[in-house]
Amino acid sequence: MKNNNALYLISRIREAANRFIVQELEANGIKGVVPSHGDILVVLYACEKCTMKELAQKIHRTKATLTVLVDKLIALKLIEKEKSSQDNRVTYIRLTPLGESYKGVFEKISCELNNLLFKDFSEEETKTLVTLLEKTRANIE
Amino acid sequence: MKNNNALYLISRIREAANRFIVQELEANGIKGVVPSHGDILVVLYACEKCTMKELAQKIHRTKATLTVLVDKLIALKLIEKEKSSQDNRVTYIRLTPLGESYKGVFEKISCELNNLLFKDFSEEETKTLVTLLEKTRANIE
DNA sequence: TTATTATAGTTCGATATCTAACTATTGTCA
DNA sequence: TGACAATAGTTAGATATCGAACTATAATAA
Repeated sequence: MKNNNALYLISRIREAANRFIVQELEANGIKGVVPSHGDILVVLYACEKCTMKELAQKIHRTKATLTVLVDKLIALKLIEKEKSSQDNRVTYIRLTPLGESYKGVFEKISCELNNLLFKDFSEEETKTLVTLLEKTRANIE
Repeated sequence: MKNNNALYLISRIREAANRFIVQELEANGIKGVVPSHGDILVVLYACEKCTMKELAQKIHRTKATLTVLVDKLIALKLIEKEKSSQDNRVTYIRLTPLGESYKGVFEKISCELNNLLFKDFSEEETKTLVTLLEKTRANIE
């Protein structure tokens, strides 16, 4: 049961998926955005208004990393900051209209990626894969 | 069939596995080594003598990245460079005795990681997971 | 034989990422 | 109320990573 290469495959899949995302974003005229930025935008498509801390947790990055990523997205005019009026320590992040306008593109790319990854999978196989990955994750996290 | 979270799980598993590796290396007295360095050493445990180009391909990193990683491992006295006598463009990388001495530790950690990831998996489940991951990889790479 | 092309590796500049240290604000409790 | 602890976010320094440009060497072709 030892020495299978599942983890190797997992690394390769993840990297190829990231390449796919970057490539498709560029093909849709979105330059300079990497998957981590996409993660932020996707959170905001579901959440509207989010503190730095919440955002960091949701994309599984540290606050320090998030500061850099957010600065980049602000420079790209896709999101903006807003100080909380209740608590002066807190900063909210929200989409700009430009950021919102890309929602459809992100959904499309996400959908295409899934279609590609599992294109020849039966319902059953997809479900099995997800179940086994969940089990794996529970073992290590 | 859409919108499953397999890719999300894959990212989480990979990151947790990397954390595990770094943590175990430290617990075994190997500091400052990250998984990419480990990949290089593991290649050399199987290969003895390897050019920069071959190494880069085997660990799926660019030559530019490999240059940095190799410099680090040389600083740690785990590997060394050697100019080819046939072709002056070529540099061989090989383990130092210190690097060789860690072979057992790397094997142990790799084994422990697999045992942890798939600890409650049946033979059958492990095989299924690997098969489905291979299929996924073939779809995207 | 010389000019062109190909190949191996490094350097440079940019960026994502982290930890640790820091600032500023808020909360707690004696 | 005032000191200390907790929390939110940023900054600094380090490192992995990449693409592009570069250097040096080897191979090929005219």
